[in-house]
Amino acid sequence: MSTEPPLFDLHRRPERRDAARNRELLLDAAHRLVDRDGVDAVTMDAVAAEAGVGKGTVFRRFGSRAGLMSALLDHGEARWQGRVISGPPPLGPGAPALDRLLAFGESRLERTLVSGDLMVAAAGRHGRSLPAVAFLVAHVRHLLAELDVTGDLPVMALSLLAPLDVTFVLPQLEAGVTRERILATWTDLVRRVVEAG
Amino acid sequence: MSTEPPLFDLHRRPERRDAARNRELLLDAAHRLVDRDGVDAVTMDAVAAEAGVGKGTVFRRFGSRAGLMSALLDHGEARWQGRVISGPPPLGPGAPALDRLLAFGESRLERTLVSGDLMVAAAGRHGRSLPAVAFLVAHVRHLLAELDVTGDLPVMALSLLAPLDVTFVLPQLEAGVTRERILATWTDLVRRVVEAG
DNA sequence: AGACCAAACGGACCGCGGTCCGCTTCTATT
DNA sequence: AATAGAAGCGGACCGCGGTCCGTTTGGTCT
Repeated sequence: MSTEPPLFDLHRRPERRDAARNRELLLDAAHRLVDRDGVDAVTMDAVAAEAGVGKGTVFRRFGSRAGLMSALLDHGEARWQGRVISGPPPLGPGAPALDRLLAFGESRLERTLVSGDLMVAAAGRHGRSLPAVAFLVAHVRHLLAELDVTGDLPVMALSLLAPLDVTFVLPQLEAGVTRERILATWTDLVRRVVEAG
Repeated sequence: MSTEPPLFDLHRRPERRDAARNRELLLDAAHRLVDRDGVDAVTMDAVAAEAGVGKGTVFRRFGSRAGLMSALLDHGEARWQGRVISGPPPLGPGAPALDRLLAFGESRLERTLVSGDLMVAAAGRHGRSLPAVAFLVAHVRHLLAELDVTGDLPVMALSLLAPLDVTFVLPQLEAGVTRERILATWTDLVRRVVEAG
C-alpha cells in the first residue's frame, strides 16, 4: 500500500523522511477531497491546504495535477492488476484464453465506468501516457499470442483496447449508448479478430 | 468556405453584421497565429489582440478555446469530407466497399498526422465531442453495411475508428511505432472484422 | 427620422495550474 | 557534536481560460 515513486532507477537515493511523510499527507488529502467533493474539487491549492503544506510541495512531489491524479488512480489500478494476474478465473489465470480476454474486456469497462473521471483527470494534453497502458497492452498481447493471433501484436492489442478507453466510453454513454451495447460490440469485435486467426 | 455556425435550427436569426465580421476577423487571426507560431501560441488573448477585438468577443463567438480550435479544424475537415463523399476512388465512391474502407483508414490516419495538434486542442475535457465524429461513424457504418457486416454497426464503427484517433496515434509515434505499422495493423483489423462477417 | 431593445462588445476580474527562489531541514561525514 | 551541502519547502508570482457587467451598436417598427 506504500507509494514509492522511484521503483525504477535503483541508483537514486530514497526520499527524505519529511518528503515521504508529505507524500502520504498529500495523497490522503487528495483522496479525502475526491470522496467528499468529487474530482473537480481537487485543485492543487485545495490539496495543499487540506494537507497543511505549501503548494510548491504538491508540484515537487507529483509534478503536475495529472501526476497527482495518476498517483491516486494507481492505488485502484494496482489492486485491479492483481486480480488480472492472480485472481480467480475467468479474469485471472486458469480459464481458456478467449474467456480470459472477454472477461478482461468486461472488467476493464467496469473500471472505466467507476474511475472514468479520475482517468480523464490523470491524462495530460493528449491521451494517457503509454506507461499507464503498458500493463493493459502486455496482457492483451499475451492472450492474443495464446490464441494464435498473428501480426503486429502490440499495436493490435492497443487497437483492441482503444474502444474501451474512457475518451470513447464516456461520450457514448452520454449519447445514450448503453454499457451493454458497448460490451457486446467489443466482444463481437474480439471474436472476429480471434476467429480470423 | 464561409463558416456559418448556426446551420441547424433555422429559426435562429442570422448573425448581426458586426458579429459576422468579427468571426471572420478572429478566424483569420487564429489561422495566422497557428501558421506563424504553432497551435500552443493561440491563446485567447493573443487571438483577440491579433484580430483587434476584445477578449470577451472571442468567447462570445466560439464559446471556448476548444470551440475556436474546432472552428479552425472544420475548414480542413470539410474539404476532406468532400473528398470522401465525392472525390476520386478508392477513397470516394466508385470502388468496392472494402477498398473504400481501407483507403478511408489510410486517409484518416494521414489527416490525424497533419492536424493532430489542432485535434488535441479542439478536444475538451474528455475526447472529441460526438458531433465531431458523427461523419466518420456514419461513413464507416455505411461501408460496413455494404460489406454485410452484422451487429451493432454504430458502436462497431466507432470501435474501428478509435485506434486511428489522435489520442492513440500520437503517443504511439512518440514511442517509436511507425505510421506504417499503425496503418498495417488497422488494415489487418478491418480485414478480420469484415471477413468474419 | 427617431426611438426602442436585443445583440454584441470590451476589458477588468477571478481561479487555477505551474514556476521560481530565498529560506529551512534533513542526513552523511568526520 | 559540528558542519556542509543537497534535498525539500512555502508562498509570491505569472499566464491562461473563462466570466461578468456596464456600455455601445445595429436592426426594426412606427
